[in-house]
Amino acid sequence: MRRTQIEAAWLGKAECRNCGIRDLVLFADLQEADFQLIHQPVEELMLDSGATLYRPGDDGAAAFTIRSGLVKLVQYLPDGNRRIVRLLRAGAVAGLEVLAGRSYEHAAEVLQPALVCRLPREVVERLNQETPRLHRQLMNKWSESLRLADEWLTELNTGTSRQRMARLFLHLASLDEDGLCRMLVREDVGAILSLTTETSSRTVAEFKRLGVVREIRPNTFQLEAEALEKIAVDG
Amino acid sequence: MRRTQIEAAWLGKAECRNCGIRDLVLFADLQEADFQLIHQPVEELMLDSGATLYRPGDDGAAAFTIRSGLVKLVQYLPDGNRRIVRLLRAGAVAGLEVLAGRSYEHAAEVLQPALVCRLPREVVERLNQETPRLHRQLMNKWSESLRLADEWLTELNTGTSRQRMARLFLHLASLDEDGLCRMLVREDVGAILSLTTETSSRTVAEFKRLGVVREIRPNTFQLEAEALEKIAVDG
DNA sequence: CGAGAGCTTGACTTAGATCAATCCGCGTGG
DNA sequence: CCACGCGGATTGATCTAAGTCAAGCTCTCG
Repeated sequence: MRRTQIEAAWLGKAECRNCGIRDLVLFADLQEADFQLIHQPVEELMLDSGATLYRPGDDGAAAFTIRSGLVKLVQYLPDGNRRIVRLLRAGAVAGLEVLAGRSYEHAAEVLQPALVCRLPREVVERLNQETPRLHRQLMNKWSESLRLADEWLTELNTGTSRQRMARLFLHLASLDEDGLCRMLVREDVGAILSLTTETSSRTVAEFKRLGVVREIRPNTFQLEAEALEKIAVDG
Repeated sequence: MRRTQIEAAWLGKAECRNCGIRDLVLFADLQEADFQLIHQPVEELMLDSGATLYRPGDDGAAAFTIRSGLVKLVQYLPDGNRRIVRLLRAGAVAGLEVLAGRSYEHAAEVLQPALVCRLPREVVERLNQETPRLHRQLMNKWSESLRLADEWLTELNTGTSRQRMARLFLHLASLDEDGLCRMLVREDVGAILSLTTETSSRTVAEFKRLGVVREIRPNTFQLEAEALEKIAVDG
C-alpha cells in the first residue's frame, strides 16, 4: 500500500470564543472567564480525504472536534481484519478516550475533506477541572458516542445484507442534511456491514435496479426513503 | 412468554462510606464531606436471574452499580429482532445514559444473581456538580463502556461462527476470575454473536468434541485457552 | 408422572463468500 | 493527443457456512 503524505493544512490558532458552530461542540457553554484557562493553542486543521488524524496506540496528546466533513474510526483485529466502528460528522469528537487517560483505540481517517480543531488533552482536562460548564457537554459527547456504537451494532450488523445496506443508506442520509447520500467506497461499506466488497457492490447494484436509490452523481444517491425503510424491516 | 415476577429483595439503605468494593465503583474517590451531599437513599438490591432492572424507554430515575453477578443489556430492533450489546459485571454501571438526560436505551436483565446499588439520578447529578472527585470515575465508566462496545463489535461480530464463539468463551472467562466459564443459554449466545440458537448449539458441541472446552458442570466449562485463541484468529 | 424449557441433531436450502474476469474513469507520461 | 496503468466497481460461476425446518432428547420442577 502506498503511504500517502498526511495532507493537513494548518489554518492557524482557533478563536474558540467566536467559533461559528460553538453550540454544536464541546465548548458550547463556556463563558468568557473560562477561555482564560486555555493556555495551549487550539489549532484548526483542514484535512483531505485519506488523511489520518491518529492511529491506534499513538499516545493521545489531543482530542479532535470535527467541524465539517466525515471521519471514520477503524478498529483492527489481530488477524488483520478491520471494522469501521463509527462515522463522525460535524459536532462529534474523535479521540475522547485520551481524556480518560487511554491511548487511541482506533485509527481515525478522513473520508470527506474535514475541518477539525485539535484540542490538547491538557486544555480539556484543565477546563474540566475548573469549570462545571464543560461537564455536561462532555457527558453528552460520551453518551452520544455510546448510543451510536450500540445502534451501529444492532442496526448495521443484524439481518440480511439487504436490510443492513438499506439501513446504511438511511443512516448516511440522516448525516447529510441535503437529503442526498454520498455512499462510501465498497470496501468501507463492507467494513461497516460485515460484508465482502463484492456483496456490497451487488447489493448497491440491486438497489439501483429496484429503483430504491438513484445515482445522481458517481456514488451519490437520491433515496426512496419509504421503500428503503420497508426493506430495512421486511428484508 | 410467561411474565415472571420481578424477583428483587430490598436489602436496605446502602452505606456507601463503608462499601466493600468502593474502589471498583463510582464513588471510589469521594471524601467524607461528599457523602453529606447524598440526600436520597441509595438502595441495595438482590436480584434473581431473569429479573429486569429497567426496560427501554422507561424514564430513567436511577443508574445502577453492579456489585456482583451478571447483567445483560438488550437492544430491540423494529422488526422484533434483538441483540445483546453488552454484559455488565462487578464494577460496571447500568443506565449511565440517564445521567445525560436520556431515557434508558436498553433492557437490563439479570443473568446471574446480582447485587446492585440503585443510584437515584439526582444523587449522582448533585455529586457531579458539587465535587470534581466524581468526574474522573464517571469518565472512566463512560470510556470503559465505549471500549467494550467497540470491542464487542469487532471481536464478537467479525469472522466465522467458530471464531466468534471462541472469542466469546475467552471473553466470558476473562470476566470470571476462577478460570472457568459459565456459558449463557444458547439463545443469548445467538443474540450476542448474531447466530441462530441451532448454530450456537452446534458450535459449542463441536468445541466439546474437539476438546478445546470441557464441560465441568452443566453449561460451565474449563477452557483450553491456547487452542481457543488459535481458533479465534485462524478460524 | 407429565409438562415445559432448553438443548441437540439431522436433512435440506440458501445467502453470502470466494475466485476470477472484465470494465470503467482518470491521471500520467511519452 | 493517446496509450497505458491502476484503483475501484461490476458481474459471473461456483462453493460453503450458516439458516431453516423438524424431530427427539434431557433436565427440572410442580
